[in-house]
Amino acid sequence: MSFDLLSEPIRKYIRDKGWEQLRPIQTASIAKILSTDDNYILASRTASGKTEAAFLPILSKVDFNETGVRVVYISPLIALINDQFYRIEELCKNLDVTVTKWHGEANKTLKDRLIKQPNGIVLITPESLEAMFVNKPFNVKQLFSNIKYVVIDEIHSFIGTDRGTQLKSLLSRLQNVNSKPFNIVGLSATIGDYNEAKKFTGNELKTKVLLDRTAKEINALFRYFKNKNEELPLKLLKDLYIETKDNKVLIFPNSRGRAEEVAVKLKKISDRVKGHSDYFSHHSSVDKEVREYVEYFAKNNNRQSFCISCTSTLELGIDIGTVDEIVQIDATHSITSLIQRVGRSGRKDRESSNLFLYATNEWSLLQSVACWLLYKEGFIEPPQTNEKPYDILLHQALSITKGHSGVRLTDLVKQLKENFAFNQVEVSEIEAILNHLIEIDFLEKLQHEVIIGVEGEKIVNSRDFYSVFKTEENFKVVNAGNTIGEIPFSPQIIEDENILLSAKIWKIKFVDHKSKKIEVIPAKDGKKPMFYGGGATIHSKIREKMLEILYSETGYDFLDQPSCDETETLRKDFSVFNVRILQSDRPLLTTEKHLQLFTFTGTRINRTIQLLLNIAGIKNTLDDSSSSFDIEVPKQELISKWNSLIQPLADIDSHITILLQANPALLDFSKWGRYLPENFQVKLIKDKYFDIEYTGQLLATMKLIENK
DNA sequence: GACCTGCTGCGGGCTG
Repeated sequence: MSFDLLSEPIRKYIRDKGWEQLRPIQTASIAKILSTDDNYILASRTASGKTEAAFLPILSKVDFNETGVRVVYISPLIALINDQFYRIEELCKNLDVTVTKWHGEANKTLKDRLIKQPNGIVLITPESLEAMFVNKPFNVKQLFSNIKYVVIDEIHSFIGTDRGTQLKSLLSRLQNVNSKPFNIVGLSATIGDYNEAKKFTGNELKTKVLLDRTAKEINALFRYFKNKNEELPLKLLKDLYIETKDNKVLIFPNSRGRAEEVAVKLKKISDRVKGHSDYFSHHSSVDKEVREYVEYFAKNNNRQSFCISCTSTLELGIDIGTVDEIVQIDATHSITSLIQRVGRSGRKDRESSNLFLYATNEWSLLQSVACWLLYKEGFIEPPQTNEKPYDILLHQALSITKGHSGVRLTDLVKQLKENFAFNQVEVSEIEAILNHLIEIDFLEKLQHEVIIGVEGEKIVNSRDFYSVFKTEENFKVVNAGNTIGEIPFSPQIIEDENILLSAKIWKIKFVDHKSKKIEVIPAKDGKKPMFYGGGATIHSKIREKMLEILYSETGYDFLDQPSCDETETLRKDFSVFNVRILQSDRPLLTTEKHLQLFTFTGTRINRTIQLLLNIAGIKNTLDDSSSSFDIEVPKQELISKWNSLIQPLADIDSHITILLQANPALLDFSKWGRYLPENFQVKLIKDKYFDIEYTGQLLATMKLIENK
């Protein structure tokens, strides 16, 4: 039995806790981690004891009397480190093991103490690890040359992202520092591609997946309130108020502005009918201290009802206590996100989760139903993969050069080539990127060595160097010396305008452009703040499911009457197309002055189709929410050009080059891509912004079905 | 029709 395999202090911990039995994922991981030297991915639903599943066996197995940090825990969030610190410290209470938090807001004295006496467990962020490699490479050696295990929490948040590539590179560099190779354990509730998760260990063959598919019972209820205005309909808000007033609730309205609108308006209704006043908003623009208060309030409040209107800030791992209900307003952009959000409620055993899904337009309703059905089928969208992350390679080249205070060019090429984050990138490509860095003075060549160049110094010595993601510039919002939050500057930010922030209404009194400050006073009425952002990227499988729903006759018991009626209306609208083969048949609506093509495919493919339509001179407008194009040429022209539409795919690089020269903002998704040679920028855009291969496959078989 | 994430080192001034 797994329990007997654990060391005595850990068995005592479990006995003291009074646990009747171990969770399935814990039983499995204890048996495997203690008996093998493999890497593991532990996949099991939210609140199923994954942290313990990793640490119970690791704490039993690792000898903490040896010098050096023995276990490194990596988290995507500071807040999660602070949360896990208490849990891990408690797990260690019968052992003599130091647990140290290491991130930008962690206590420096405790960090210095660890450097003097490296031991125990360190909880760290990827950016703090990066900073140590850049500024204090001797500390990396001092601390991290005797690691036995690395635990990566919420590993799905790294998969398929630039930050994930950076983390892989840092892990690869960490292995080089170690005297013996360490093992890796990754944790997540929502993994769409296990092979991509395995790549984080650098050794896919020696990585096993332990999976507990047990799902929690979820009661889903769909509500439909059609809306054409910018603000949410009052009927929806009233319905939402009644459903949530006597519960502990999280509401996810998909944007920061709308989160504020919901919090303020529900609070107003509650004030009017003398209900509770604990309505909050929680997102990146709300001041950190205010957010922490909201989290604390939710966690330490067992009886009172409350309502938090939030964005993805409350989507990941942070335990905010018991929540009875989750409300999603309009469709999530991914199934992963839906699962994570649902996982926030009913975190105790035997409690089922309640989920309300409100929709305000027909396409959002259809997308929401599609996500729900795919979730029920056990489908999670696979991450977007990028085999050639040239931009992150460029960043890591600068990081390595700075960390070594100069390095032989041949060694730098070798280190990058052997780094498992970049193993698909050719040596000739690495050399071309490095030569370009020398040309633009980011690197300087001294005989056989390279050091950081004049232009590179500015970049490498900046506080912004350690992360691979971009951030917007914000104005601080202050009322009588208290910081309410930070919002990006927009035309709305002028004196005497009213804005919503932190679930309250404010009047702008003074805007200080120099110190980027907005002075506000309380007000009675206002508008939601404006935020800029790119569009969502929807996976093609969700769109395909939407098409399938339209051509199915199945009724769904989770829909309310208006949702049911709207679904039937959509089905009736699409019954004029004789769509038979769902993979390839696509509706083409032709009326006298209008031509509309429904592609029912993912965002990146729609972008690629739009590029091809533009190349062919077919004027069009893309609406990604309905996955459709308004075509502004006569039908005959579209039909005659249709078969040759995919021809430019053979020579797509030159077309993207022209597009990039006309519109440099195309590369805005990449923080470091702007320093790449142009042909590498084009390759990056081709891989990440468009989807050339899938578009080719789809268009080769796509059949346009006109209405009867 | 988007959301989120993190951050060094040094020196000056203040507190206990």
